[in-house]
Amino acid sequence: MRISDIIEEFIKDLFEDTDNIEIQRNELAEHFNCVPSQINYVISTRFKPSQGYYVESKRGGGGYIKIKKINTTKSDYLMNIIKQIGDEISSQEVDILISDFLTYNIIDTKEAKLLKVATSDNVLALTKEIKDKVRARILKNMLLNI
Amino acid sequence: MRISDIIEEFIKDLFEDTDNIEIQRNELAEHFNCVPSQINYVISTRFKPSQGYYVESKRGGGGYIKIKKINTTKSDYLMNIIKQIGDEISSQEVDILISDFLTYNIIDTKEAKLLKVATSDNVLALTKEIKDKVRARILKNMLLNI
DNA sequence: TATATATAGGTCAAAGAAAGTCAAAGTCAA
DNA sequence: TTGACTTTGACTTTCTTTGACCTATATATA
Repeated sequence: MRISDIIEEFIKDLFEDTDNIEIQRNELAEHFNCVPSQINYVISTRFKPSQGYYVESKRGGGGYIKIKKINTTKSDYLMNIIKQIGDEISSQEVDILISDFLTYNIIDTKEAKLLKVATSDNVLALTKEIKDKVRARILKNMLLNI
Repeated sequence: MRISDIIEEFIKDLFEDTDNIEIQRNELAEHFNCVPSQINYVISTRFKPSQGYYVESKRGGGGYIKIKKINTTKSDYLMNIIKQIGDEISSQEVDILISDFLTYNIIDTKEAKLLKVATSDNVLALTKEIKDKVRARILKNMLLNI
């Protein structure tokens, strides 16, 4: 089996319970007894954006290579949630959803803040009868655009 | 982790509830067991004006390094707009604002979409009397969180 | 008052630590 | 046996750490 395939598998295993990993190029190369540039080869052929990965690195002392897995099921997941949200939703329910989204990296903290603000009781300041309805519409439509 | 990153974080923590901090170069260096010039390195790479900081220092007895967090033009700009938005705003007016924000790179297209969606007539679907009021509240509060 | 001394911070370049690039050489299946 | 993919390594670029030497300010002393 090719060394590139072994390294690829090794890196993919690191994603077991996270979407963000960090590696040291030289360390990895040493671990697999290959030249450091082999790591670049693996990354550039197996972790391309078109394959759902985002790579970021820094040189110099304490340098690193960070690889982020782009959640492809993200839109599927969101679609399901959107379908499940009925005609009304309370502020508490929104909070729970947002915290779930954050946990599963469906949205980032910035988006979370915007969702929260746009659906909060204080901001809407509407009567009980319509508040939860407006909130549901805002939430679902915002999620559609994330 | 790099010592520079640790020092950067330490300094940023000092800003927790103020925009003006003061440090002693030698004291800090001793605290982190590094040479004093490392502090200069951190300041010159992480606290540049382009990163929103203004630095001022004094040598000699009672010397110091003061770092001031500058309100970026972005938040100043947004603050001004927010102040100008009254109790109500129409959908057309929001459109104009959003396109201005995009022109001046105050927000990105993703944020623009969220703003637009959360304040659109269709999504709010409220009576004429309250629609523009709710829209103004949502818009202002979202802008505060961008 | 003039001078010396102690106390701070500033500068800059060399050394060190990582990662990136690119092309030559090797492998292997069609 | 050729073309696509992989391996290798020399060279490059970027960022960080370190230390020797410099400059400015305050304070004590003659």
